[in-house]
Amino acid sequence: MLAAMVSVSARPRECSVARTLEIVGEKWALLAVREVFLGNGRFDEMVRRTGAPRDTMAARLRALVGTGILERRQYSEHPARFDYHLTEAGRDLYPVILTLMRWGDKYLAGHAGAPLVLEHRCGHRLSAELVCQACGEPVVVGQARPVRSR
Amino acid sequence: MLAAMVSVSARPRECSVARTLEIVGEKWALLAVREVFLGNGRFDEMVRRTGAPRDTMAARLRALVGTGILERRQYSEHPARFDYHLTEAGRDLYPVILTLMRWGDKYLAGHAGAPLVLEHRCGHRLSAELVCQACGEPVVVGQARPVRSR
DNA sequence: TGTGTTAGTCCGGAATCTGGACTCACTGTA
DNA sequence: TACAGTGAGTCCAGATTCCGGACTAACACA
Repeated sequence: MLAAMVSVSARPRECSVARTLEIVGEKWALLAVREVFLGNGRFDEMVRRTGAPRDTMAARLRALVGTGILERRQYSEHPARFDYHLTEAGRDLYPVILTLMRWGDKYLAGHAGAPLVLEHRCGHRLSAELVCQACGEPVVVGQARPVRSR
Repeated sequence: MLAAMVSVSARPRECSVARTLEIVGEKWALLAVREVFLGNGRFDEMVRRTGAPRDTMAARLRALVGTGILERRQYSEHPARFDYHLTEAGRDLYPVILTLMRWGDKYLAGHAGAPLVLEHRCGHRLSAELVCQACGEPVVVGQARPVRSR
């Protein structure tokens, strides 16, 4: 009888972070996407450069294709061979990858420095920063508050 | 004998994305961090709002404290009670969370719209965008290329 | 014929995740 | 004094996932 009242705030939050992680949060998924960003869309190459078990990589690629993040394309007819490409949804994961990379560069790189440096087309070393699209100010914790929450 | 030559490019890439995911990529880790961002630093509340098993949440919190992302603080003496706070490294995960959220808002929200809307202090709805710190231009795939890679 | 390449599959053991019951030390209420 | 919470966990056994390595199929090249 009181279940409804008791369970107020007792159920998990509906949340875009949680939903996104359900799709790309499994082990190796984002590293597969990273490889495609770096231009390696072939199965064997992805296995080699990520270190994932072939089995797991195969499962991830199936899932990423299924959710519309990657696209599987045939690049050779006669030995039938396939590789993977980013869809628009996949390309939109770029910011996720870059922010993860930035955090790692800052906290885990050690004396050797960042393992991979990107150069922006403006000629400078790419250091990606999150800004508010409206005012252009960098987004800092505590300067944004929830308005509506379901 | 040829092992060294054969293994050229055969080993996993050194990569800040991979390193970061080793720390925050386990299931529930980023959702625990999300809760702290939203102001819920207590164990029971985190379990309720994320849906994680208590056991797993306990393990994640231990790990996040261990890697310096969260800090465990006593907030009550007599029934000894603890809650969790972000360290600087933890606060620096804000961009990661926001980009994941943005992707979910765009691709997984459906007709109901974003489950959580944030308002930036400038008064506008927060829509966070990644820009190049040097030139201020939005970062788009294909406009950055690797310079150095170990 | 024999070696190499590439995109996978198959397998059994190991590691992780899961829900649910339980604990311990209180507090606040009847 | 008894008795129902509250809050931060722990314990457990079963389910799920991950793991490395061997294997396959269909070619190309020498």
